[in-house]
Amino acid sequence: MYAVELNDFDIKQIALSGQCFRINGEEDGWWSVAAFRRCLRVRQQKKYCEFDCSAEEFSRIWAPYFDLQTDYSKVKEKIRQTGDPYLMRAADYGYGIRILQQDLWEMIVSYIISQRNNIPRIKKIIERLCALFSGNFPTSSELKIFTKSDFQQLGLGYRAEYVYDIVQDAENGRLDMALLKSMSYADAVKYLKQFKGIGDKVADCAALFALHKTEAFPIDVWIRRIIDTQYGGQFDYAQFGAFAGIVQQYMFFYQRYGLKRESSQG
DNA sequence: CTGCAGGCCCTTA
DNA sequence: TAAGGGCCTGCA
Repeated sequence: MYAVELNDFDIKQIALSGQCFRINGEEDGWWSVAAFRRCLRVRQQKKYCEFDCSAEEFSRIWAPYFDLQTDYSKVKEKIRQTGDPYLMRAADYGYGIRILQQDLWEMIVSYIISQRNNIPRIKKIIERLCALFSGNFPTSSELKIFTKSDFQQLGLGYRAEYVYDIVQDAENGRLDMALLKSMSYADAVKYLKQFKGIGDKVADCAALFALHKTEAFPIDVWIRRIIDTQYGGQFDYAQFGAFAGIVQQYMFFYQRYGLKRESSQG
């Protein structure tokens, strides 16, 4: 067990932030984090955090995963300097969000699955997929025996073909993960968008949540809605430079959970 | 029964 | 370059 006090960190907010699909709350108050063919249990009281692993494993694997080397107070300071009341409320609300550094292959496949889909269903599909591999997210090599109909039976619908194709590409080397990791943000996005089923949003999510290109600012329907309603259709995210992706997360999280909508959703 | 959910592809102008 | 229709599937 490794225990530590952390600033700007909230495991529940991270779990709900929508950037990851395999962090789940347990009934006993712990959170289970599935990543890198491991499962970490996390518990938190205020700043006091407990991680069910050794100090060595924590610093080697989980500290980078949770982006603990980044000082998020600087992002919040930058937001305060803009004087933008919406952003200040958003950052205040999602104070404990971090940009995770997740597995690249898993993010590419997960965000292809996510398109035109809702979060509960995305999670169910990924859960079904991982269940076939002892709870681990399968490698491209493990998926190369899958047919399109195998993917369809997991509930991927028309995305089955996209995932099938990219498995083949990962296996034949056309999708080169090591090369991607060496690229700039602009090059990585351009490279990813060659593949069927990967557009602007999916490429940006892979860049932000796996390659840690924190200047990326994925625009989905939620962010689009904020830009339209709060900013008259134009939002200058480039002003935040390498903090843009973090700002995006504050906005998304605040929009989804902070603003109670008067309609059906409770 | 419609409508739609964290897009993307393809076709047209 | 922009706009619009279609798409698997599950759920309200």
